[in-house]
Amino acid sequence: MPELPEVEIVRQSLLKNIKGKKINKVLVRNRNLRFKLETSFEKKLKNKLILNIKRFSKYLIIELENKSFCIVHLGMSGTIHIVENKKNNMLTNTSFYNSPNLPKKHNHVEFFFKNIRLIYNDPRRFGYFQFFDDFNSVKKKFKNLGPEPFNKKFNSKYLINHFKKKNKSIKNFLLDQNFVSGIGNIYASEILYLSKINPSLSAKYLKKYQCKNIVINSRKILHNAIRKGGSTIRDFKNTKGDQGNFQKEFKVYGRDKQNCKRFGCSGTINKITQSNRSTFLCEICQKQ
DNA sequence: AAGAGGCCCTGATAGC
DNA sequence: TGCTATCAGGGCCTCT
Repeated sequence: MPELPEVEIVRQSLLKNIKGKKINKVLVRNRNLRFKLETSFEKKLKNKLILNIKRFSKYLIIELENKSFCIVHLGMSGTIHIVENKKNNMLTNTSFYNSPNLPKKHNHVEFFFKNIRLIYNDPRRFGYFQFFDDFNSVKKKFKNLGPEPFNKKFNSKYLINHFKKKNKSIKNFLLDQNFVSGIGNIYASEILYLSKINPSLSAKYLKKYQCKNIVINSRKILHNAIRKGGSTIRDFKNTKGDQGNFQKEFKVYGRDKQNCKRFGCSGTINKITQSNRSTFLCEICQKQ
């Protein structure tokens, strides 16, 4: 589900709700995630103060006291829910389970704070938590990931260099987290549409001005998506259970057989498959 | 060795 | 109604 903008929305809300708070209790209901939760997970987080919540790419980085870190990846279907109760002690209160937006199934992990419970839900179990004792181990985990689109390292020169002699299509490059990290299947289609570039084109054929457009439009689309609270296709929700709004602005994603939105273009949106993932494009606007 | 595809998993939806 | 098939926003791993 979540690409960089959706993870950023979650981060902002965690910052507001749990920064500076102490984890009173960790309750694991189901350890089966992409990586099985270690049995010592609860013990490692219990009574730790949350100093900050950062994000790199699609990863949340929860900074804990004593220079330890908890990485969270939401996979395809991971959501974080925050339930507040000012009157009752969350450690004993169970009435919050009746909150209308709170899912009943697949609540894997719960964190208890004073007056707040944080619940991690993940039906498809592609998400995971990982605990690290020091920042070096975190850096090591991320060492192969490419820069985020917002990073100044992600520029046309970088693109040209990377694309040399490569047969891989530009769409697959945008999905390759070791090349650029944070872009997923939705925003890849949107970026290439805005850049008027055919997703199937081998990246090595891209001209410098096209690379510049990809850089500019990647930033533009991701920024806009963050501003609109992310995109909700099926199950993305922010921590309060609200949907995002950027899906209303999609130009191509999910618009198979509908009219191209570009002014003066008579084309229709096509859905094609690249490396087993769907891509949406207008064959007329995106001839090359 | 780059790049495509399978696979992990559940749920929603479509078609019969 | 109830089956079966197909498809999902990610990314690791294997195979060619």
